[in-house]
Amino acid sequence: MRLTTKGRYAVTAMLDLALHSRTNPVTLTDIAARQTISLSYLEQLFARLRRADMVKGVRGPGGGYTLSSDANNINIADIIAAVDEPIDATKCGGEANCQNEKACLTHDLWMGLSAQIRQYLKSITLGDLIAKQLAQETAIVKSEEIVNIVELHKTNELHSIL
Amino acid sequence: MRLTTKGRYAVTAMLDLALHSRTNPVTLTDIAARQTISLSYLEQLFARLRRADMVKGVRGPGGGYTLSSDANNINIADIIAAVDEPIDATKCGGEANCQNEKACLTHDLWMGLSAQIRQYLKSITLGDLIAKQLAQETAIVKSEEIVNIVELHKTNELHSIL
DNA sequence: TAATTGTTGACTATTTTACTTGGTTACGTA
DNA sequence: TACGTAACCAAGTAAAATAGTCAACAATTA
Repeated sequence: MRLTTKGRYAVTAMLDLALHSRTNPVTLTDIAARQTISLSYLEQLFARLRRADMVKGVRGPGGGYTLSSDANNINIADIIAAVDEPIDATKCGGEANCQNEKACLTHDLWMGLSAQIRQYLKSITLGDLIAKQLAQETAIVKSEEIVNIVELHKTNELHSIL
Repeated sequence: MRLTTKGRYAVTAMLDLALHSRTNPVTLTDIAARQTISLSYLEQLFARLRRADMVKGVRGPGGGYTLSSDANNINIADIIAAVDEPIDATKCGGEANCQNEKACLTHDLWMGLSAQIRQYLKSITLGDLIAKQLAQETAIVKSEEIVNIVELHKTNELHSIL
């Protein structure tokens, strides 16, 4: 999991799409204008999002893009993963052929950390962000997910990281 | 908070330093060799770490670098923050002068997310990683910190994100 | 004094990011 | 059927970040 501005562009565009494609498809031209992102750059991002089957393209007049599934089923982690290159698996890419244990230690640290952050971003959906947008007030905290994360903290995940 | 390979280099180097500077300073040449990182690149990273007062340089023969404080007081978030450029605060950099609310929504999302991840990385210290290295077995889970994170999840933080 | 190591600055190469240009293809509508 | 619209696609480019090189200088120890 890598966190850069590229991923933020994608999340912003997807949120814009989720907010405006309730009835009709939304054109990239519209999104580009609203979010001040270059149209062609958006095209490249959406090519990846389409290959990841997160959006559907509709050609011709009245066309544009729609979400492939419900906003509540699209999480932030998947959006970022779709547009970001996978982070290079360091020198000892899982082959365990590194001479010194320390390199593998930080490798494990980073992989575990990524998994942790990924899990967190996976718990937030576009639907959550829309709810915030529509309600514009204190949001409903999704207690179950948080509890799950905590349990994982206490049992599995942290064991392999720390 | 930005997560790239640069930050990982820094964390790896700092962990190597923490593991080897128990008695004497450690030269960057040694770290470069062990972790297969270019010496001059390490020099640049350590220049920033020194300015952030996280390491101390000792010149001359027998010199090298040592940690400025105890490994238990150096957390991962600070290391990454020291070497990474601060992420550009988007177009509407806190000035709240953006025309459309959506841009600000994702801006808030990203800032909150960064704070969340930062808090998580702040709860892990070099000492924790050393303990793992030395014990090489199931680590002690720092329950208090985790509980704190959870409480923040439930009360303050998520409100502003979701 | 000589060797060692940090410190600094300037410079280069590679990769990623962000954007541009110029097409083609599919589709709806006049 | 012709036309406009918008997705789709393939290059290439500019700027930035990443990663690394080279060379000089400063402090310290033996």
